[in-house]
Amino acid sequence: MVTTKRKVGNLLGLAVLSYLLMRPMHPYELSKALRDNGDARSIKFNHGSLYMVVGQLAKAGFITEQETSRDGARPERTVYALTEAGRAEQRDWLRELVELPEHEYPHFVAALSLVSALPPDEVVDLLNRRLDRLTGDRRSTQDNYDEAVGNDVHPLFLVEEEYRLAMLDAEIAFVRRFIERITDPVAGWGAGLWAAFHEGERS
Amino acid sequence: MVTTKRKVGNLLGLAVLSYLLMRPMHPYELSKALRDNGDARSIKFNHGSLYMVVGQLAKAGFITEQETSRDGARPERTVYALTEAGRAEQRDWLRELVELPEHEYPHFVAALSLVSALPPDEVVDLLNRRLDRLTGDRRSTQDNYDEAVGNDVHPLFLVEEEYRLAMLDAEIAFVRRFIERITDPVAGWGAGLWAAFHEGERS
DNA sequence: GGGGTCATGTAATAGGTTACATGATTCT
DNA sequence: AGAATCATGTAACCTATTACATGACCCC
Repeated sequence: MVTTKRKVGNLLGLAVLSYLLMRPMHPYELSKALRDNGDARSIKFNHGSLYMVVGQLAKAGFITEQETSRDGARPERTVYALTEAGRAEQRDWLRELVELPEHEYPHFVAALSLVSALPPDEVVDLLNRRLDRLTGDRRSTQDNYDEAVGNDVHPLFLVEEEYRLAMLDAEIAFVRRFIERITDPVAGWGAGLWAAFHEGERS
Repeated sequence: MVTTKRKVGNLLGLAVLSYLLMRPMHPYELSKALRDNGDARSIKFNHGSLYMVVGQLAKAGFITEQETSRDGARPERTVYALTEAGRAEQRDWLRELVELPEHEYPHFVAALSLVSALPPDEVVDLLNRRLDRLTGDRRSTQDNYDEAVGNDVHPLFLVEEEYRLAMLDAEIAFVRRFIERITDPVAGWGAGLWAAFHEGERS
């Protein structure tokens, strides 16, 4: 079970399986549910991709076309239901996701790995602007969270927002510290070789 | 400059532009450089993708085929050089990356948003296993870092590893706290509705 | 001199995103 | 009645990953 490549890899697929656990649905219903429950903030969602993923899941035997109903004159809707294999796949997949950390490639890591290509004083400016954005994001995430709690949503269903907050706090602290280490007047990296290398380059 | 969709989106492209800043190179050389400098840990690297990206950069006018040399009887190598537009693109792109936080979709966030679909006692097990992996990752990242510092690599070139460490620490703390909140004997989420919902389900 | 693996790339396939289409409902 | 938006999906187009190919060099 250790990362035997899954038939369907897109995490939207896991969300679909998880929702179908409750009851059969048609794709548009899934789409709406995902959007309404705010899962689209946690799993990259895209109208087109949803239909693609549903197709993949069906081909893989995790879901089956259950009926093709027609409500009034609306276009036909194909309702899908979970199969036994689908039920097993969702359990196994979700377990794996909780258990195994994945090596990922956040954009900021890429930025950091190349940051010496910019002159240090400019980097400090950019980091300060980032800090503003980060604190803004943090605030709105927190507001969101508070509002949900106010509406009696159980914190278990908000745990991903708490995680996000924790990560934002950590990044904010890191960026502050990075700025200090560049600008420290006695041992700051910003003077010396790094600056010299970018002599007279600041556009 | 606020996210006017870039002609080339893959971050490998930024790495290529950044390396070509030093001198013209052919793709294989780039490939090797990326691998050797450990940038492949920060930017998703893939032999095939590199050639693709180089093609895209060329089509976009950011780099040009400079010469087609032949060294001994080795296959032909096409050497690429940065254009003025390419130089501008790399500066602008890297700046944007440092300044603007991106909304991303880490796997663990997806897992958390769906975790209530597993029974709480099982979640605790899985989280504990995750904790083991995380501390293992942390240790090896730290070892790596220490070794590089021992080889007199300037910390500026390791700042992305420090970021990774900070994020790992934050995640470790979060997971510990999450476990506590599930298992807390007086107000733990693990008893009550969540458990009841998964009555007799533990496989 | 045969088996790896280094060097160098191209081609086939699968995956994902954007754009297009179309009838129904609702708003003004 | 026309405009916007909901509901529902398909198709075209990019992007990215995997597989295939081939000659040199290196080791035993």
